[in-house]
Amino acid sequence: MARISKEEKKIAIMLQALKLFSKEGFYTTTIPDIAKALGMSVGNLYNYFKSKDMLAQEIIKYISSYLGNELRKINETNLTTREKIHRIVRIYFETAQNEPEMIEYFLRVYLANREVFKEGCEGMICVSDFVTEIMIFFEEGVRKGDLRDQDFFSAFGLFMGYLGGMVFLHGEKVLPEALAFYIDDITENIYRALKVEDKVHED
Amino acid sequence: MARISKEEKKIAIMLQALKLFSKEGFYTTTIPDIAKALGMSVGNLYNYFKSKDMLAQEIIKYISSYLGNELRKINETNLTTREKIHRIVRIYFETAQNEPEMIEYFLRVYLANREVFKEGCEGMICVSDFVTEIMIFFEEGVRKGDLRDQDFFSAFGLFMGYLGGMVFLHGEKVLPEALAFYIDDITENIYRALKVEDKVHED
Amino acid sequence: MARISKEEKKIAIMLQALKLFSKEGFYTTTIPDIAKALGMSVGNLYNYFKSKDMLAQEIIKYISSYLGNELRKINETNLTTREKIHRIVRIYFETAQNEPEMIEYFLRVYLANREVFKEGCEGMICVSDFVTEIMIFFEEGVRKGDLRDQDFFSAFGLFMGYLGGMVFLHGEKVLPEALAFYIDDITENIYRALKVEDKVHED
Amino acid sequence: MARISKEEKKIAIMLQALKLFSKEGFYTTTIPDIAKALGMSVGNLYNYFKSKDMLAQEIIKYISSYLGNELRKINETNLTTREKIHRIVRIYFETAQNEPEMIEYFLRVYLANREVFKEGCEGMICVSDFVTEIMIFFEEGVRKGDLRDQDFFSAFGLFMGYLGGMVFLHGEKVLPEALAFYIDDITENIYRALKVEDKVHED
DNA sequence: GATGAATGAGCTTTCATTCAT
DNA sequence: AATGAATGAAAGCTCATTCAT
Repeated sequence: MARISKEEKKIAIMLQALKLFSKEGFYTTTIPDIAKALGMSVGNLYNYFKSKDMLAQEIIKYISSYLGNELRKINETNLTTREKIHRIVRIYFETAQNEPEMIEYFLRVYLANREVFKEGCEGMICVSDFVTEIMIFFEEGVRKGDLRDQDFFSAFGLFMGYLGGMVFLHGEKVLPEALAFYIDDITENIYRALKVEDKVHED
Repeated sequence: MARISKEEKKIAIMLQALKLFSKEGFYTTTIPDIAKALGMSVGNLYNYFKSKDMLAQEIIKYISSYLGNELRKINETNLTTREKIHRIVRIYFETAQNEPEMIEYFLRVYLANREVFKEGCEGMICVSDFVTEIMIFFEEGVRKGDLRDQDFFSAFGLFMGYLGGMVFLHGEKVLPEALAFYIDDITENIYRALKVEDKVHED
Repeated sequence: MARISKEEKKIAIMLQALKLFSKEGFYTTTIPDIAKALGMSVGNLYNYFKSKDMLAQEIIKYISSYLGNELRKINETNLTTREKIHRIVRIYFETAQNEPEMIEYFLRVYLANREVFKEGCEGMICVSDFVTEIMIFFEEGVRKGDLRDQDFFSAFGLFMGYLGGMVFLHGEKVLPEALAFYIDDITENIYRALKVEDKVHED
Repeated sequence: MARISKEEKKIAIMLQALKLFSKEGFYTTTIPDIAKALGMSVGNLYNYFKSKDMLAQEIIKYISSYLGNELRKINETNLTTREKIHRIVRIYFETAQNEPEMIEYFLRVYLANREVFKEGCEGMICVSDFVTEIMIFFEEGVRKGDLRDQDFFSAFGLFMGYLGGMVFLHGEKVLPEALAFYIDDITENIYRALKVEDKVHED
């Protein structure tokens, strides 16, 4: 018997839609597609989400919350800044490898189809859980004297653009190696980019 | 007199479509929208491009060729590697600032709607002009002993992901400053990430 | 109450489309035409048939089944071969007179627009119910010693070509008399053409 | 240099259109298709025929004239009625085998798409050359005492329906043999159907 | 005679959403 | 909660025909 709660069903719908949106694209996935994949009726789906756009918005919030939570765990450790970067890169790539739909959704649905998120996700409010944790990581690195105190967005853009770019290349099957292969190189590159000056001279 | 050639008209169509696709999205821009913006008939548009997808593909080739050409000019100078990075970042951001549709198209149409480019733009063949120049820049930096000889994609992902990420944030109106403001910071970050080890110690 | 079942509605659509296709032609009848004649929406029509071609194919199967059934009744009687021919000619002409759309559809839609039936009605599979009964009639006539044992297609072509030709002339309003007028002549002609040699001399 | 006359060019266009219409269907063949196949421009084609429908009508007249001429030659011989039937069947099947487009056009374009010929080919005026010769053949057969004096259309329908039906089956690749194989059988069937009673008893 | 770019109405098909049951 | 038939606006695309050159 064990009835499924309305909240659980919402999540089940979101996960299925996430899978389809990220794989087939937002506009090329239809509501009937989603309903059929879930074995439920179109009409009933509308009992849970009042439009296709709203469904898309709830999904990005869900992803942001999920990833933010992973980052929070890292932020709460006592690891060095460099090790934290390593962990973040790893968590991001592992997610991209094992549950590619999350990162793909972020890159290909959320970032690309702004009209869908225009009303309801203004600014970064639908991804704030995630951004906040990156911000915390960065500020702590600065406070501990490990990272240069530069403009947050210069650092954030580096971090997320870099990781996003790699996952994109991976999705394009353009990378000759698995994502895991690049973790060390990328950690190194990010760390070098953000860390405080080396004590001695500099070109 | 001075009639417009068929090739010139094709380009005029591409530029208009580029504008609309990048601003409104590929699926939310209709062929009638494009035709109306050009003051021409829907049917005639199909005398120039045999489908909406083909139009989209020709546009990305056009952009890649345009940006590749700008990069080639930089590659052909005698500037130092660091100065070249600075120029590349600047050219990219200037383009994003002055002709934002090109970069937006790249990020939001080409990267996001893979189904549109699946047949005809396999791999990176529709953006090869651009990628090739980045590759040339990188390899020359390595050859001159300025850049570490790491995996090309680790470097490419950093470069393009970073710049793309910043432009995205700019497009989201999330950046507190104009793009130009970040040029120096970003040049610095990229250079630090890619350059060879400092002669002395290093963590 | 007494709701109409989905299957019944499919048939209602087919009958209406049959009427329009046969009267106005396949390409000159539009889906909106059919929907309007049925008082339903265009979109809903596509809930029953997934394309215009599929609709056309289901109609020919329906006709073949209907006519095949009529022929089966004749084949199951104990009438003489000659009487059977008479009945078949009569049933065909009566159908052409009272429900002309069926025969017209056969002649003008199915036989003429092969591209529509190319995929899905290969060979004669969409008209097999009908062809099978003609075959049965012919083979029994041979077995009983009434008809010459000639190539099936020579006989089939005579039968169907003749009847089709007459209905065509009738449709063209070229015949000075009603179809019924010709039943006896035609029966006689067919019978003479197919029956076994007369016992005595021969031209 | 030998310039081509306007009339010759009209015929060249008709022959090419005939080929395409009969093979691809009237509605599925476009004017640009025809122009391209002829290596001429769309606009120029309209200098020869003022509409697609008019082109189609001129073609059927051309075919009717061509076939009528063949029949006239047969009618002018001194052959027996039976031999004439044999010749007519043969000429028809040979045409269907060697220049299938003519017969196919007759069956699939002219007979099927009445709306195209409604205005301009009322009744049988566009095929009168051909029909007239059949009529002459039949009346002479009657006059010579070879054929029963039955309604003309009963005889005409048999003749043309039968031959048309066989060619159709041939076009469908349903016939196990080449058309020539059936000439004798069919001649026999037609002759038996139409000839005067055998002197002695009868069924 | 010849060209082919241009028109624009109209086609088939799709799909988010609603609502009677 | 659940169903899925029904809606209808709108999409991409086609094509007979025209006309300036």
